[in-house]
Amino acid sequence: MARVQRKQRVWLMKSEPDVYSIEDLERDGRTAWEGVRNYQARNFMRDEMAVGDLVLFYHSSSEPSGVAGVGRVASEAYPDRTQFDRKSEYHDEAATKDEPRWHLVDVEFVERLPRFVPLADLKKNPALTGMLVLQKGQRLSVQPVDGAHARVILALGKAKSRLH
DNA sequence: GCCAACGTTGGC
DNA sequence: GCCAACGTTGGC
Repeated sequence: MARVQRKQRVWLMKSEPDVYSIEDLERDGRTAWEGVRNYQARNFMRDEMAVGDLVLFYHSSSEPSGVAGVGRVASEAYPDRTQFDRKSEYHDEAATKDEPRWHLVDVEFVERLPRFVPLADLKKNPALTGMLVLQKGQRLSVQPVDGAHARVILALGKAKSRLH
């Protein structure tokens, strides 16, 4: 069966480094992106991500916040197991195995940025005007990033990874 | 710790 | 279907 050719997309995924940081991903190599409980963020993972898409790993609620590294989408979407786990803070009693409500993808480690790119630097860069993450009140934890914006950020962080 | 912005819930 | 109340996110 022929595969549909598909351009690599780029996503920004937020995580509080106290909870799960780029260092944790480096150690683990790969992780299930558990705990997303926002429909729009879920829809991006479930409906739009493809294996091989690039991920900008963003540290939120930290000092400073900003892009810390790069990952890659490593699986198709599948149900988030924590929704079924009564002991989990992410438990959702409305979710059933037959009708799971929350889906996730695996993300694998690519690299830590040699230079962390703080939010303040994103804000003051004219080439990044219009980025979702810079918009006031915007708090989606999974969001698409323009390829052009991603290239600028990777350059700011002096990443080895490249978009192709 | 504050609070603006936003998403969700539930009464009506 | 409206919308007030509430909970959460996340920068500052």
